Amino acid sequence: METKDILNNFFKSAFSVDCVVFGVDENDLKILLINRGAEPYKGMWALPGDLVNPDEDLDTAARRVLKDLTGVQDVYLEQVETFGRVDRHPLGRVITIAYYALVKITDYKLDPSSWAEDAEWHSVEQIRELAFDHEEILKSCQSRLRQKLKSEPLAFNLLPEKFTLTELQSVYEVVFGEELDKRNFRKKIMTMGFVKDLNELQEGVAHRPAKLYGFDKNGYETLEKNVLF
Amino acid sequence: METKDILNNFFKSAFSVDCVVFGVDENDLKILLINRGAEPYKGMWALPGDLVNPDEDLDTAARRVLKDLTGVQDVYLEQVETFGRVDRHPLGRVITIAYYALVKITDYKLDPSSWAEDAEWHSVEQIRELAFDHEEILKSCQSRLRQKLKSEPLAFNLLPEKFTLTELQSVYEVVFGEELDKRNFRKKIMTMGFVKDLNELQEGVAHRPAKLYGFDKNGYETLEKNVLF
DNA sequence: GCAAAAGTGTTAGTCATACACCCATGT
DNA sequence: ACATGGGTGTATGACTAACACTTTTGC
Repeated sequence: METKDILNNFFKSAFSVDCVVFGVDENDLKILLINRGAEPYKGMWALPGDLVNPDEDLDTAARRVLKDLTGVQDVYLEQVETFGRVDRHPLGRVITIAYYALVKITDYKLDPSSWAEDAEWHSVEQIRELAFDHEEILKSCQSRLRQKLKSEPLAFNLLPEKFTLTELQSVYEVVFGEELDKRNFRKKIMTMGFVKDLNELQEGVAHRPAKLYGFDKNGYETLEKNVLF
Repeated sequence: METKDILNNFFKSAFSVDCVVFGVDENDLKILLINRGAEPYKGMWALPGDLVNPDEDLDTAARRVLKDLTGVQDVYLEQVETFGRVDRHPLGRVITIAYYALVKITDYKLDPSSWAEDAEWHSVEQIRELAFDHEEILKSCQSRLRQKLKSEPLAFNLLPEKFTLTELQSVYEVVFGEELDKRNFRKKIMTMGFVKDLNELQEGVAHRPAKLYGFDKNGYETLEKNVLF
């Protein structure tokens, strides 16, 4: 669709969704960015996003964007904040509803065909300038993720089905940006009861293999909210 | 403006803001509702809200709504969530950005001329049916208020400039919906350091007068976030 | 003097923190 | 045998929770 058509179809006012897709890779918090192929902000990195269709719910639009622009499906998705500065979009009045998604980066990292060609993982640490007000959106989503991770066991959405406790710890460290004590971390996780020992071991590592754990949904249901980390 | 004009001017799509205005009155959490004078949902109670003008920021629109519909000004205001179900508005596609505001109910309660005539305080407990999806919006805002009050000293926005510790405690009890221990509450408040003793006493009460306290901004700035209650 | 709310400390239990060494595997 | 990360327990201090009586005022 041409810019002019977009203007005719959607403006005076329109709304879009933008998604911050988080993945944890080793010791890095990363997000998916799209290299913009069209004006405005052509050539700059931007969050995956699109205008919401008139007959489309907001969450549905966010999932469509994820699927179409990044190939990401069936992920944890949460609405965060709506950005509506009058001048935030150079072509007219567009407010945007920001979402963040949590993906198992291992599912996507090794198979480039699984997502759109111009989507790329970037370390949050190293991101400097983004299109529109997307830096602000990123900050907001990052802050919300931190907050949520303190009160709900979302870390599983960032890990493969089977994971080691060290990997789990690393998720928390990367998101909070601080190191945690290994023994204390394990004690805490064990008392919370939302991981289960799978009685399996890592294979092919050049050191003592770690036990593998899975997410225990039952343990989760019975959790007291709001006091994990 | 006639409904037909609204349709022509704003639709295909439009966005509105809706405000949950909280006040604490004795032992009740209340909000301001407007009795709708026009279709749709004529005669039902609704949150104060309005369409956002094309040249208006979202927060600005929310403050305008507060001022025009309820007379409320200079209050704490926070964006919460955006509701966008395709069929949420009977006249077309309208998404709404929900805000909550905290007001000192004593400033407004006793002077009916200070707010719009069809605005009325209702106990949250007793609210049954609201226009549109406003019940859902209320739930969301209430939950956000609870969460925020646990990590930031917002209670002052619900109290007069000078307040007693019992009044402060009552704010927390009303918002959390549970009773708190008086001695433990006072200990906690005192260690947090965001109230200051004004060296004044209550007057005209039929019992031992309580000391009056005020909000100490300096104490607040230096507070560690995220672990108050 | 009675009613009503204000104000005040101690104790026991739980939770958070700090910290160092041996173990199992691959090369 | 060595390098690498896996796995484990204890002691101390901090915080939380439970609990009851005396004080000051108005009537």
